[in-house]
Amino acid sequence: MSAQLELDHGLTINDYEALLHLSRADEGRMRRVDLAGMLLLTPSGVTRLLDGLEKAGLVERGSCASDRRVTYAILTEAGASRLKEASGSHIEAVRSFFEVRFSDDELDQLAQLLGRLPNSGADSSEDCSP
Amino acid sequence: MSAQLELDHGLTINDYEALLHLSRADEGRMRRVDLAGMLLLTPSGVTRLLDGLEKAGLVERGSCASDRRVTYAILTEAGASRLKEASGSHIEAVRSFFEVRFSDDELDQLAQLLGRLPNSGADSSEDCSP
DNA sequence: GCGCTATAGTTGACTACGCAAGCAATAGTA
DNA sequence: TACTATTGCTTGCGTAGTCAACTATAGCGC
Repeated sequence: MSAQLELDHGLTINDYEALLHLSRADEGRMRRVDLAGMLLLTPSGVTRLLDGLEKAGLVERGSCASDRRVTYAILTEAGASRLKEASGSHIEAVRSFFEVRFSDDELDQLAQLLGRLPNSGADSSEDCSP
Repeated sequence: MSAQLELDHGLTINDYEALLHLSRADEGRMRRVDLAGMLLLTPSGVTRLLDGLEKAGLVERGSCASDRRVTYAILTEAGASRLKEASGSHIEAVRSFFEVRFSDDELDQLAQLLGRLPNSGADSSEDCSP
């Protein structure tokens, strides 16, 4: 499934998730640390992941006026449209994977149970301005 | 949890699983291909995994009389006792991880649902002799 | 027997991470 | 103000794994 994503759109599953989180974030940008938290990666993992996405032009870096330590990862136009392309088929793949195996009720049960595992929810992430 | 396993016993989660599968196998030995299937690794992954376990003396290699292509991975005495050491605390860790979060009924549900995912069951693996 | 294909396993090159160490910038404290 | 601790990020190095290419053996059809 993630292999399919990569073949069809040249995105690893983490590339995809990174773009997705950025697209949902305020103004399409996130601090690298926060992104690391969402992706369950270490900061160095994020640095390397974004290296690739920057080279591909899907993401660019921006700085934060009020804290010069932070660099933002910002979704570019190209990144947004690449995500859009990929999400159609990916979401469909995920959906059918589950639909084949589970009924709606069972999906609810699963979601409810698995939701109790650690790291299954989103933390609130602070904005840059104080 | 797997970090704990590694800290306490010097075994990665895959080391542990490999020893476990061997301990359950007939005469404590398995063909490398079959082990690859159980661990969801490629054959080369298994080669590298067993390299480490062999160096540590937990596993040794044996050959198959009826098919000279196959090399067995065989659990050594040291491997069996290392597994025994590790399994006590590891099983306890896993148990408590789930007990904290789920009731018995919920665990049954989870097992039933997740059991439908691919690769969640054991294939039958052929023995060497025809 | 002879070729052909499939299977078991290993190896080299590569990737994706983590960890530890380090640099800047910030925040807390005296 | 100066000193220390903390935070955000990057970099060098090590590790676990994949893939593609390879060798060796097995088994088939003829």
